[in-house]
Amino acid sequence: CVWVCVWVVYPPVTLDAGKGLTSEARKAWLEGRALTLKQTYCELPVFDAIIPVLLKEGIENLPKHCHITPGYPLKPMLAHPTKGIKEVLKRFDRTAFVCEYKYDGERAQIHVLESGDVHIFSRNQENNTSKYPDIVARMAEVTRSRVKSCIIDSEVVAWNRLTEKIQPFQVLTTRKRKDVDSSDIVVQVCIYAFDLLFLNGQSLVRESYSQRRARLRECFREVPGEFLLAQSLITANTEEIGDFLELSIRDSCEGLMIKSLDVDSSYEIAKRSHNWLKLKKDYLAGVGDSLDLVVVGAYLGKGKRSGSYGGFLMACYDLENEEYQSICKIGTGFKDEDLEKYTKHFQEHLLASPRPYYRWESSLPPDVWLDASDVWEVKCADLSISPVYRAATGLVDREKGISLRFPRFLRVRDDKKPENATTASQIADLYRKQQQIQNQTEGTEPTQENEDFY
DNA sequence: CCTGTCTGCCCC
DNA sequence: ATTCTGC
DNA sequence: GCAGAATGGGCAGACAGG
Repeated sequence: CVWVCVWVVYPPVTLDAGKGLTSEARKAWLEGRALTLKQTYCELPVFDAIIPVLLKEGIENLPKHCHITPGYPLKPMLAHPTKGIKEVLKRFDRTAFVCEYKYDGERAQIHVLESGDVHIFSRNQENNTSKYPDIVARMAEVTRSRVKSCIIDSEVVAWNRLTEKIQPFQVLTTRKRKDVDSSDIVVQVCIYAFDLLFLNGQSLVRESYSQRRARLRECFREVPGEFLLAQSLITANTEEIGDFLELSIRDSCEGLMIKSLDVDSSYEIAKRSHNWLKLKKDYLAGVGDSLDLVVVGAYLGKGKRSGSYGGFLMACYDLENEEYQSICKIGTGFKDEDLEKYTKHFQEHLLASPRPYYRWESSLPPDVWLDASDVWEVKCADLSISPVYRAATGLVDREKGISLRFPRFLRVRDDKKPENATTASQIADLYRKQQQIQNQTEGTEPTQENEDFY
């Protein structure tokens, strides 16, 4: 980034150190310093900590003073989406890897300090400690005595203590966010740990994943419903990976994470911030929920999309009431070229006001209304009960409609007229099917009394 | 006090 | 989150 | 391959107005 470019040669006197080198060598020298600076920032993303040391000591000495410190969040490892098992095997040709469940919750970097204090950080280095007093209290029980300090990488998932099953992400998000009192927690959580980044004063980020996993297993006690290791499978067999992917979905997960075990498997974000792969069913061509929806409105684009539409309001067709019901907006999946093309195209379909047979939430009107004429194929990861969208209202919930999680544009359906778009009834069916898959793994539904108790 | 709307170095 | 694009 | 920049749903909290 710019920040790195500006400071990589600082302080000025060290510029001389690069003099006398060949241009190739000097380039390598600069890149090495850039990596040092970047890695330092990833391990301690605090400008106020880095800049004074940088000015006084220079880049070479930066790691001596600025390094991973329990109590300060570090940048998390991210994952690249993959389109299928073939792509996974291609990337990990002849190198060992592990498949893990991708839990549908919130990333949590859990720090245990030597004092016993616990700090919890989000994926974006936000301090979530006061959001999870239950986790803070729990760490002492799950940490073996040999652990004096540590940093765990994990996913926090909503957990139903009665059914002993994972709950959807939407349940997790209903938790209070700050200054939570342990006594009024309604939604319980289970921690699914998968990595150990720091242990007893030592950084583990330069160790292999095999080694970090081994340490993780030595250092913590699994407690069902409270603290578990992410479900994992080591295999290079396509069929076994496929089965494991299916199993992960049935167990209420989003799919799999795939991680190298030994080769290039360090947790050095500066070297590769997306060093893991993720495999979700909806990434697979021809698999996952795909809907044919009607374009009924558009939003003016911003930034690089100014001058064309940046997004569109989509609707399904309700056969019963002969109306178009809003279901989601779409703003990704388009080629730049497509977006310009559709912007021009829809100029011929502008409406002065919405059709009387359009149903939408008054607080989310598009910038322009469009005549229902075009059908687009849209893909999503999930269907959700929505506070604002109107699709299939009354079919699944008395008053709320259905929307889509992670919607994206796939292609135009020239062969379909708006009345042949996915219907409200079909959307309700898709939603129910999704719930069924959830329930395959669940026990009996809780009674009302027990719901209240837990 | 209720309700609607808007925001978030938000979460995904 | 997903996706596309310029480098 | 990577980083940056468009864009999605939806929640608790904060805020504004009645």
